[in-house]
Amino acid sequence: MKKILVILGPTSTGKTDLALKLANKFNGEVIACDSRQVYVGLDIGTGKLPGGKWKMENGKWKKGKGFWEMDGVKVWMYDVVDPKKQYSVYDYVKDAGKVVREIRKRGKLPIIAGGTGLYLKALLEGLPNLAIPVNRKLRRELEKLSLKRLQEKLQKISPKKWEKMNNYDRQNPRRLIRAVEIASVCMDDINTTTVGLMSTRGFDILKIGLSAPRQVLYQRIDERVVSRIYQGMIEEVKQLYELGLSFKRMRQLGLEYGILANYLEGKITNEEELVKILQGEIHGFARRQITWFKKEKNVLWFDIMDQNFPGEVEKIVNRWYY
RNA sequence: CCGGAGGUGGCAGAGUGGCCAAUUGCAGCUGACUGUAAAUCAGCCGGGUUUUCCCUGCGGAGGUUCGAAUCCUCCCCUCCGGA
Repeated sequence: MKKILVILGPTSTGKTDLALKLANKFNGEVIACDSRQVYVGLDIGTGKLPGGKWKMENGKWKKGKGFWEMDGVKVWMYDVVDPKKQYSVYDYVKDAGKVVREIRKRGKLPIIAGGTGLYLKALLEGLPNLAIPVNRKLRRELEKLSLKRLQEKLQKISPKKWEKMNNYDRQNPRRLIRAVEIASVCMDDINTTTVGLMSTRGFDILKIGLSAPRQVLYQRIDERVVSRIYQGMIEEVKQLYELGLSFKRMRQLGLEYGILANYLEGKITNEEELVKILQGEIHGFARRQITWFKKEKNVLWFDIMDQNFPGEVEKIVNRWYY
């Protein structure tokens, strides 16, 4: 049976750490499932090096072609695209799917680790309508419309689609735009169910979830923010700016990049405030991740506060793998 | 001790007689999410299990008033300036 190991959970629970460890033990390679680590140059802010244990300069890691190698383990899906470019689930499924196949070809265990729920879902299960491409021109037009106009538009061109949307999405311009985009390609709302590029049929997938009590999670996040600043996150962002990454784009990238853009533009004036804002935003992000992952099926959850959890995980993986 | 400013929900900070359980921001909580997902969007946020319902409530104790966070009196506390 073709095996894939998945490690998921909210930010700062140590997914990458665990993935590396298991990769060492079970002859695996890691595939990052993170919508921001795919970008070149977003290193400190996206935590490409795990745990803060390794300083960026200490040589236990290196960048390879299409992967980073840490502790002798290859981690893929880092640095696959220029941050000025828009990357999407579609790209991820395509690129990561290929990486998974290649790892398997080498006879190694693919270990997918990350916190971007949608990407993971798409990679594992596929998404309908994934084949309907982004229509930039149309989006630009639609973005000018008010919420109300967007709603009217969708109701007009595809009442069915509108009916299917829930109340929240009906108030979400971004979702409305995509709905119109889809409707404009297949008027009748045919569900063009393209299974993701990686069919999971025939795969034996083990999902390990990492969790922590809320308070602990927040504390870890808070410490990590401080440590990232210490590691030079602000300089990283400055450098990205000098290389031509606009503040506007940084804001689209969110969290540390968005907030640091505001900081560099002088919208946030002191570092203490900056730290607080960063921490608060990331708490919110972690909450959203938790909400998403709650619905994920067949996950074996582990509380990272449990001293024995790494051993437990290893045992379970061992039983599953051999 | 004198002069001045002030004490509002976890914090910040509005409100200066009824429309106030009290604007707003932050923090917190819940949820949605089928191509921007670290994005985007919705809700809750004094207590009572939901409520157009009840209770407690704007430092404390009294008072004025049909009615007070808002006015008066006394007390307690904080801050600034002068001794």
